[in-house]
Formats: sequence, structure tokens, C-alpha cells
Amino acid sequence: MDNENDGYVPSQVEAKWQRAWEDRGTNTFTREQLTTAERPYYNLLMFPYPSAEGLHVGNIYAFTGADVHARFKRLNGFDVFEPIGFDAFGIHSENFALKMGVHPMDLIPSNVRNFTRQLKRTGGMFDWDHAVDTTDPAYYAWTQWVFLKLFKAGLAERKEAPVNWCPSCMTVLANEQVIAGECERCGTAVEQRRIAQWFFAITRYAQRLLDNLEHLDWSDTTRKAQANWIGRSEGAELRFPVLDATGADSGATLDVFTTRPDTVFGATYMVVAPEHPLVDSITSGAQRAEVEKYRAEATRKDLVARQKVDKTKTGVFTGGYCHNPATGQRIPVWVADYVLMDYGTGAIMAVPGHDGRDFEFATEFELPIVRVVAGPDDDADTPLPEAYVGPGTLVNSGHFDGTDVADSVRAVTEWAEEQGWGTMRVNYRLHDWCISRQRYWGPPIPIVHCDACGPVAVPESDLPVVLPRVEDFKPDDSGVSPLARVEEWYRTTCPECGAEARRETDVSDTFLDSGWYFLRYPSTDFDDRAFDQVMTKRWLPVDTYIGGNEHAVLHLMYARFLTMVLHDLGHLDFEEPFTRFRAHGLITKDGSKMSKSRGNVVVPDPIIEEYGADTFRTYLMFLGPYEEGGDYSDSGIQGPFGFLHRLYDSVTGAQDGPPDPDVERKVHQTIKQCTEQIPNLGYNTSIAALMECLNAVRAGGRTAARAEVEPLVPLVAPFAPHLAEELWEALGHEGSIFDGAHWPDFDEAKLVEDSVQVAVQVNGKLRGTVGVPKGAEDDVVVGAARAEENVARYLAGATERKVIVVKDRLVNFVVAS
RNA sequence: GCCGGGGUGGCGGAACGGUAGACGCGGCGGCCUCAAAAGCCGCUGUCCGAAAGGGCGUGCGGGUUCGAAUCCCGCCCCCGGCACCA
Repeated sequence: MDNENDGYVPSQVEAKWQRAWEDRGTNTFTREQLTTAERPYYNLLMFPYPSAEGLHVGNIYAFTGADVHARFKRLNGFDVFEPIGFDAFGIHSENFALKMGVHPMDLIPSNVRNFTRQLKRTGGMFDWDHAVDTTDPAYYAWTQWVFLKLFKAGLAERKEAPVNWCPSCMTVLANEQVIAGECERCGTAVEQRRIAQWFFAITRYAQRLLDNLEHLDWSDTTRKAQANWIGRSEGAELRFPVLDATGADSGATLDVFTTRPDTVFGATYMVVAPEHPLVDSITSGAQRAEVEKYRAEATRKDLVARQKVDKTKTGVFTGGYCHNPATGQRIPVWVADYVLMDYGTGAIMAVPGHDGRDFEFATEFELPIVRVVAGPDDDADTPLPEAYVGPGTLVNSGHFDGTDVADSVRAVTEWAEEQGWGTMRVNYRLHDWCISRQRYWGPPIPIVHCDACGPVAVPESDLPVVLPRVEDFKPDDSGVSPLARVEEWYRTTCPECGAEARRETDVSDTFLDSGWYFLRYPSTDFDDRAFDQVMTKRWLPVDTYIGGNEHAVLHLMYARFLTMVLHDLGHLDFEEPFTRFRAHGLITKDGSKMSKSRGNVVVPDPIIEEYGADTFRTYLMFLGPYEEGGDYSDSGIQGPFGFLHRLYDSVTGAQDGPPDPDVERKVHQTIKQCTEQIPNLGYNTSIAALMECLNAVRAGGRTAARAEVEPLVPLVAPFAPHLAEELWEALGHEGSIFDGAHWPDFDEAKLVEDSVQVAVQVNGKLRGTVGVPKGAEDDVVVGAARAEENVARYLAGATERKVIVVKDRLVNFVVAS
């Protein structure tokens, strides 16, 4: 390895340039530079959670792809800001700390140090002077500030909501700790408990979050995932009068949301969720015991188990009735857990004839099934062996009989509206964002509870509300946050009336930390504001954000929501944070996701040790299309390793003199390819083009002319930045290539070949090729094609019907024999 | 079930409707070397053939076209996400 014949020693080259970058501040901005940058380009990557295991290949893949983009933009003259940070709060760290018996306040700093060391070795163009750590009070003071902004705007609400509760461990569980309805630690069935929690009213922004998607330059898949998550559906709210014990109208209504108001004539019963507030008043005395038993069972099941689709439907009759305002008939009200409290109104009108779930339930409990839609081959009396959900016309529907279902949603709703029991309505499946965590490792929610004043905001001047060091931070059987055990911390006075009061002891969701971090980066030089107006104007919104699909929904949605809110409150002049978002693919090993249990985890440190970061980066980018990912193979890295060595040899050994015309053409073709493909994340094909070009340069063992290889150095720089610096220096330049070099231009005139190989087909089958001058007239090409020996054999004795000529590419003789 | 994304050599993957398999790995043979590393040269989809050449080949079945991996219709399989959403 240390052989003196081999001039390229990656470890030495990389150490040298990493030191130089740090000494010269190549990758960092001063506050002054951030303020005056002329062509600002904000290149964002998803900041990592600093695990104890260290950086994994997936991190490096994600960051390198973003870094290649950053370096490409920089070589194209932009002032590229590529900050980095640590998303270090949250349940992962807390659980790991619990397992190891270390305090997170000790664990996280050592993890961060290790990550920092590893990240620096990968050669990313990170601005370490503007790093953030979400667990730093100087950061989370402003996370708490964001909370207060929403609170004061009336967008933070406290309401009761179910949490997962393990009756054996006696503790609240996060959703990810519930595996198939059981506690991940002890296997006990998880229950639901209702406690008061803080919610952000993201549902009020549902329509805007949906509408804006249209104009964002984001991957289609990500936009669709967001749209599905928001889940807009159009329909109607219908109000069914509740009957009292005597069968008379009680004055109350049971309201339902339906996307099929046109099938209201087929609603033969109603179903309410077990948690529905009207269950008590609707249930008759005789049924009360049974209903109570069912409700108790339903709440004992956790949400995961309850929502299993394939289980048979369960439910009980309440003994109460509604009256179907369309048919005038009395219909029973049931309680069943297939109706969810948190979608729509928590109650449905059941139309078993035309809804699969209702059909199943009606069959189970022998409830009437009525056909109200007839398909093309049906009439009003055709039996229904299963729910019919296809197109057709209404039947058994009074004066709507014969109406096409396509037109009837609106018609029926308008009719219901005239009669006062229906309204057009849009419903979303997006839920309000629960940000309360009954946990220790997060920023305390900056609220004080006062008996007289209620929940009161901590004054901004008192921020941060510092998370105290608590040695026993394990969740316990109290069902409240560990902070609720620290009396000297939670006892305080009301900021409004001065009375004795108690701090909120829940901490906030990690997604709140990461929901605004991109606003903080350019302003880390300011400790008296979350984000500075001048910096924000210059740098935001983010120009390109590259990250994993696993955050395509939640993280990006929350970040968009917070940005919209801060915009509406006058703190930002844009409402979408990420102009362009691209999701990278997944890197697999032996065809499957890397995981400890599979034992196929690739550990990056030894690879960088052996081959260097440049080779590792180049290999990762070469594996497959960046947006699709690829499969990691241990031996594949040899390709890029050899390529970079050969490049080093050719550049450092280049001679003065004129370039070979064929090689020069190849160089220009390569410049064109890289220029067009790199900004679109076509990294694998760009690297392939560079390899092909170098193969042409070195063909037959020839020595390169300087002019042939010089342009290749900036082209390879995004992938192999250290080597590029070394070669740039070897070519006699001073300073960093990322400051001194320009992305090379290609010359259209130098791209064209003077002769081309034209494929010759007979009846679509390739029978030969002929070399002709580029742009030759059709008859010349056809003549040459006809003369080709093998082609002539196929044409002899056949009748030519037609000749197709594609200029400079192909001739096809269509013949009959 | 629904929504995405895919199925191309031994492997990772290339291919504006126009010579399928670029580039790389692996394999085989050779050069250099005391040896190794690095490097270099040649071959490498498959079947028939000594060669020239030919047959077959992009998950399966149809279709459009002079020509289909690519476009259309109907299936099958894999991966990711959501999942009783009324």
C-alpha cells in the first residue's frame, strides 16, 4: 500500500485536504459571508439522529448524494450553504440510555463527537460553524418559542386523547413500542388510556397543505404520499333524528359523514364508535349492561389490534333507534368497533347493500340489506350476494329512482339540504398533531398550569425552560412524565397571577425539534432570536432538500405546517419551506434492507480505512440510480477504486501537446453528460461516462495530453472531492478547486463525429452495419447498405416493399419473399 | 384491499420507439514482477457452428408499428407505504 511507485495514497490525500478545508474555512461561512453571499444556494440534508452505533451506510449514502449536489452547484458558481446538525432528542436515545444504564445527557455528547468525527471523514462540505444540536438549550429555547407562537395563535389545544398503556410495565408506550398490539418489552396486550395532551391544529391547514403540493418541485411519489395522508374526501354530513323510548323524535340527531349520500335510502341501521358521546343517551336500559361490557372490551384493545381488517365484525345493539329521514323508517343504532371515533363524526349510516364492511356486519347480525343501486344487468329486486359498489342507477329510492349514481351524490344532498337534514361536506383523514410525550428526553413544553388562570405560556424572556438532569428518568406506573416526580422543578408560580402553579411535565415530540431546524441553521450566530430576518430572507426557502422516503409524510408535513403558521403570523415571507425535494432510494445488502437481525449491516469505518472516502463515495453513487437505491456488494468497490487510481496516474502523468481529436470529442461528450445528468441526480450514469472517457484517454496504454484530462478534474470533484483537490494542485493551481475552478463547458461543434455506423435491418432484423459520413444523404446510405455483403444476401431474390431510413442511425428494408 | 416503485446476462445496472446488455463487479486467458499490490491487453447473454453466419433472448399472454425492454390491453411476481377512512 505504501509503495513509492504508487503516488496516490487516499488516506494521506484525504487527511491533507480535510485539514486544509478546516484551516482555510473552505466549507464554512462567516456571519459576514452569510449576510453578503451573492448567489446563495441552500442545500439541505436530513440531519441525523446520533445513535450509539455510529454513522451507518444509509446515512453516508443520503449525505453523499446531497453533498454531490452541493459541490456541483458550487462549481457552477453558487454560494452553497450545506449545514449539518443532530436530531438528538427522542425516544431512541432515551431507550438506549435506559438499556445501557447511562444518562442521555452523557450519552448524547459522546455520540455527537463520534458522529462528527465520522462525518468529517466522509468529506462532506458541511458548515460546521453552523451546526445545531436539538438537545442544546440554546436550540430548544427556540423550539419552545415555536410552541408558544402556536399556543398564542390558538393553534395549540389541550384535549383528552388515548395513549398506549402497558398494564404490566405500568407505563405509557410510544406507537413504535407496540408490536402487533403487544408491549415490545413484556408481550402484554396494550390498552388505551385517555389523558389530556397538547395538539397542534394541523387539520385547519389541511386544504392548504394539499393545494400547495401542486406547485412544489418535489418527487411525485412524495407528493402523492402527502396527498394520501391528508386524505381529502368529498361527501355529505347527514343528520338522523334520534327517537326516544316512545318512538317519538327526541330532538337530538346522530350525525354521520358519508361519501355516498346517494345511497341513504339503503341505510338500514346506524353504527356508532364505542367512544361516541351519544352512546349513553341512545342506549336503552335493557341493553345497557351489554353495551358497557362491549365498550370496556373495545378500549382494552389497543388501536393496532382493533383495526385489524380481517377479523370478524363485532358489535352490540344499543336498544335505541333513529329515523331515516329519506325513507321515514325506524332503524336501529348499534355500537361496533369497526367504526372509528377519530374519522368523520365517529358514526355512520350503514348501507349494507353497497358497502363491504356494512354488508359483512349486517350478515353477521342478520340486519336488513336493501338494494338501492342497480348495475347494468340488475333490477330493483336482484339479490345481493355481496355489496355492490359499481356504477348504475338508483332503485328503491323514491323519486330518485332511475337517476345515474354519478349524478346523484349532489342531487340527493341538495334534496336533504332543502329538508334540513343534510349538508355538503369535505372530510380529511389528517389528524391534529399530538405533540405531548409522557417522557423525559425532550424539551419541556413551556406551559404553566395555574388553578386560577388555566394553562399559561411561560414568558419568552424566561426561555428556555431547561430540562433538569434527573438520574431516574425511567417512565413509571404513575402514567405521567418522569418530570412529574421532580417537585422542585415543577413547582413554580403563575406568570400571570403569581399564585402557586405547576409546570407542564410532558415534553414535546421530536418532530417538533426537526420541524423547524432548517430555519435555525443560517441564524446560529444569533442567540437572541430563533431566526434572523436578514439571514432568512437571503437563504430561505431551502433550494434543494434531499432525504429519505421514511420522512416523506410526517417530517415534511410538519415542517410545511410550521412554516405556514410562522408565515401567517408574520415571521416568514414564504409559506413552503422546501422549493425542491428529492427522495433517495434505499441501499440494500444481498437484496434486502440492512438490519442487525439479518446480520447484513455494512460498517463504513473499515471501508473508508481501506479504500478512502473518495472511493467509498464514488462507489455508493455508482451503485444504482440515486433515487432508486442499489445493492451493496463488497467486491464492487474495486471498480471505482481502480478508476480513481487510473485518473490520478493519467492526470499527474499528462504531457503538454495537442489533444487527440477522438479523445477530445469523448471529453466533450462526457462534459455534456455530466452537466445534464448530475443536477437531475443521474449520478451512476455520470460516473459511468467519466469511466468511459478515461478508458478512451488511456486506450492502448497511451499517455494523456493535459488538455484531455484537465476538464475531468472538476467533473469528478463532486464525487471525489479530496482527489480533485490533489489533482487541481498537481495541475499547478493554488487554493481550493471549489473556489478556483469553473465547471467546464462543452463545445457543440466538438461533439459531432464525422462518420457514423448505421445499422442495416431487413424486415426489422439486424443484418449488418455500414460506416458512412455523418449526415450523408439517404440514397448514399441506402446504397452503402445494399452493398453490404450480408445484407445483399437477404435482399437477393426478394421483393422490396419499402425502405425506412433514420438519419445517421438505421436503414430498414421491408421485403416480401 | 388501496396508493407508489420495480421485474433486462452469474451479479449491480445502461439503453430520445431505431445495432439490447454502456459502465462496473465476478469469471477465464495473457503481459509486467523474485513475489505481491497496483497497472496493462484480450475474451465473457445463450444455443448451433471450425469459421462466416444463424436461431433464441428484457416476468407471462395478446395488440399497435417497417421496427417494442420502451407505447396499449389483460395477467403473474417482488419491494416500499397506508390500511375497517364510511
